[in-house]
Amino acid sequence: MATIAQIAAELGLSKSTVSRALRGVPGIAADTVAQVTAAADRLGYVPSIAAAGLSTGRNHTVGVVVPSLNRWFYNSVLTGITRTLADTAYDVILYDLDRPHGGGTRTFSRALLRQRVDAVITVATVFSADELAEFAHFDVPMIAVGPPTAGLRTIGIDDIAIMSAATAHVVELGHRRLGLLGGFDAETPPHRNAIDREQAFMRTALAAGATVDPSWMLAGGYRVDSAIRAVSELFRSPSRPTALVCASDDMAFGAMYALQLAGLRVPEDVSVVSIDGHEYSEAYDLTTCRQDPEAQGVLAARAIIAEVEGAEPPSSFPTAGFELIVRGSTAPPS
Amino acid sequence: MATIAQIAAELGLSKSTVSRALRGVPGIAADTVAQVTAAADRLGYVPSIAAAGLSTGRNHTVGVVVPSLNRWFYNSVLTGITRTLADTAYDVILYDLDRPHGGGTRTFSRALLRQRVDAVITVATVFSADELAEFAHFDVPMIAVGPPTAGLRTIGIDDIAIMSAATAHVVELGHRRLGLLGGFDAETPPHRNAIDREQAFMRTALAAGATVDPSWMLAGGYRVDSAIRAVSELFRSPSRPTALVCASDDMAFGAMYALQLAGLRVPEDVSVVSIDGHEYSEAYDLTTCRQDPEAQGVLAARAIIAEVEGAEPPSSFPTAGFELIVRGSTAPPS
DNA sequence: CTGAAAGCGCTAACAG
DNA sequence: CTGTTAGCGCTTTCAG
Repeated sequence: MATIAQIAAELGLSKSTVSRALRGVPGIAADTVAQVTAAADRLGYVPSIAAAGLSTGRNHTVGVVVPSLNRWFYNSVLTGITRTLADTAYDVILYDLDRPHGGGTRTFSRALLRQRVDAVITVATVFSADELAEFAHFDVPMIAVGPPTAGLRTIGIDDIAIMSAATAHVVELGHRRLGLLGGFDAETPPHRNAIDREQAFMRTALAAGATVDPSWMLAGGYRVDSAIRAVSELFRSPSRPTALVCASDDMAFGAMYALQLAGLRVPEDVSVVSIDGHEYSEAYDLTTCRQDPEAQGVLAARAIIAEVEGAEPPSSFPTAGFELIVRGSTAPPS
Repeated sequence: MATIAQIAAELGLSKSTVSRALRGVPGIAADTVAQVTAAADRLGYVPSIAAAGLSTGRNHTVGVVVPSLNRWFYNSVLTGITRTLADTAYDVILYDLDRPHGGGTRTFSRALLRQRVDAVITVATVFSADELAEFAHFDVPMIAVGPPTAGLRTIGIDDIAIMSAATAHVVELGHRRLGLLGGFDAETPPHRNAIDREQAFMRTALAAGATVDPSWMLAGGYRVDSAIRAVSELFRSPSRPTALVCASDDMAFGAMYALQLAGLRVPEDVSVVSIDGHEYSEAYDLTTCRQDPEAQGVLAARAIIAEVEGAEPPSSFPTAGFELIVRGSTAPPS
C-alpha cells in the first residue's frame, strides 16, 4: 500500500531520488540508498508494476501459449519456463488454447498479447496464416518451442533424426517386421511432428528392407487410451510385427499395458521402443530416445528474457539434442 | 498503438466520451458510440490494461498457484480455470511452486501477488503459518481448490467419503484381504488428502472385518512409477491382498501394469478400484470414483470473478460430488 | 548527487 | 449527452 511518494515524504526526499535508490540507479549517495531501502521495507513498500509499466512500456510478463495442459511435453516445457522465470522479475501469463470442441476464439493473438506481455513463447502450437500475419505487427519477441514453426524462431529436436534413431535401434537388433504407433489422430489435423516421425519411421524401416504392413500403422494421437485401444486391436490379428515403434512414451506405456493384456511379453514377443524420456519410462523399463522438454523451456525462457532486456536476438537456435537409452523393452526377435 | 486520445482527436470528441463509448457506459448517444467503435477498430485500437488498472485498481488477472504441473489433478483444475477465464477479460498469471529440491523462494506471497492480481486461486497447496498470516493482509479474494485449507474457503470433494465409497465397493463384492496404494511418499511430508484417504480406507476395511496386513499399505506418492515399483514388490510376496484400493487413477494404472507383469490377472486374481475418473480410466477398464477437477476449477473461477466484480462472497462452498463408476477391474474374489 | 515537472493511457468526479 | 480536470504510481528528461 505504501507508495514511492510516501517514502519520499517520510524521508524529506523527492520521488525521483527514492525511485532511483530503489532501482539501484548509479549516482545516489550510499547512505541515501540505505535510508530509502530501510524505509521501504519498514513501510512494506511493494512497487506497482502497472505504474512502472505505464512509464517504461514493459510489463514484466511473458505470455506462454500452450495447446493444452494435459500432455507431458507441453507441461514439461511449461515447467522449464516457470522455473526459470521464478528467479526473475517476470511473471507468466498462460494462454491455454484447449477448448471443448476446438471452438472458442484464440484471442491471444488479438488484443490480449498487446500491451500485456513483453514477450511470447509458444509451445508446439500450429498457427493459421492469419495469425502469423498478425504476429508480424507485434513488436514483442517471440520464440516457438517444438517442431519448426513458420515465421518463428524455434527451439526443438530434429523429429526426423530422433525417430530414425528409435527405428534404427530395433532394426539393428534384427527386427524386420515393424509397427508404428504414431501421433496421428482421427479428429484433429495431423501435426507436423507426427508427419515427420512417420516419414522417418517409414524411410528407416524400408531402407533396412523391413516389412511394414499398412495395418501396422497405428494412430495413437499421443494419448494413452488411444494407444491401448489401437494396440489391443492390432495384436488380435495373427499377422503382427515383432517390434513396435512409438512416437511418444505415453503411447508406449499404453502399448505395453495392452500387450501384457493380450498375453504378449515385452520384449520376448514384441519389442517396444519410443521417443521422449518421460520420467516414468524407467519404471516401465522402456527403451526410449530421450529429449529434454524442460531444458528446452529453460532455454526459451532465458533467450526471451535476454532479448527483452536488450540483448541482440539470435536469428535461430541450435537443434536440441537427444539420446537413446536402451532398457529392457527391446531385444532381438525370437 | 492507437490511444483513446487519438480517437478523440480524430473525431473531435473528448477522451472521456470515447472512454465511455468504448466501455458501453450508459448515457452516450447511439451514433456517437457507433462512430467511436468504428474509429477504434479502424485505428486498431487496443486498450492498455495497465493504464486502466492504474486508475481503477483492477488488473484483470487472477493468480493461480499450483504445486506442480505434471499431475493430472492439478492441471485438470487449471484447465477448468483457463477455459472459464478465456471467455472473460481476465488473464491467468501462473505461479508454479514446483522447484527442483523443494527450494526456491515462494515469492508469490511476497511482492508478486500484490498489485498484480485481482484474485487468487490456489490448487491443492499447503501453506505455512507465515504464509497464511500474510494472506490476511491481502485485500484480494482467495479460493482454494482441493482438500480443506485452513483460513481459505475451499472447493473440493470429501476425501473421507470418496475413499470410503471406493473401499466399500470391494468390501461389498466380498473382499476381505485389502491393500492400499496410498498417496504417501518417502520424501515429502504427507498431504492432508493422503492422510484422510488412508484413514477412510482403514476404517471402512476394519469395520467390515477385513484383514489389512501392514505390508499391504503402499506408498505410491500419486505417481505411476512409484506405484509400479511398490506393487511389483508387494506381489512378489506369497501373502497378498485380493483387492487393491488406490488413492488415484494414475497409481491404479501403474498398479494394473505391475500386476500384469507379475502374471496376475485383473480382476480374477486381484481387483483394483480407485479414485479420480481420469480420462484414461475407461481404456484401462478401471472401476473408479469419479470426481471432476475441471468442474471444480470452473466453479472456482466463476466464483472468484463474481467476487471481483462485486458480488457478495459466499463464506463457503458446497462439497463437490463424486460418483462410483463400476467397470471391469473389480469382481468378487475367486 | 538531488529535485521539479511532465507524462505513460486511462478513469472518475464534477460541471455544463 | 458531453467536456474539463484531476489523478492512479512510477519513470524520465532537464535543471540545479
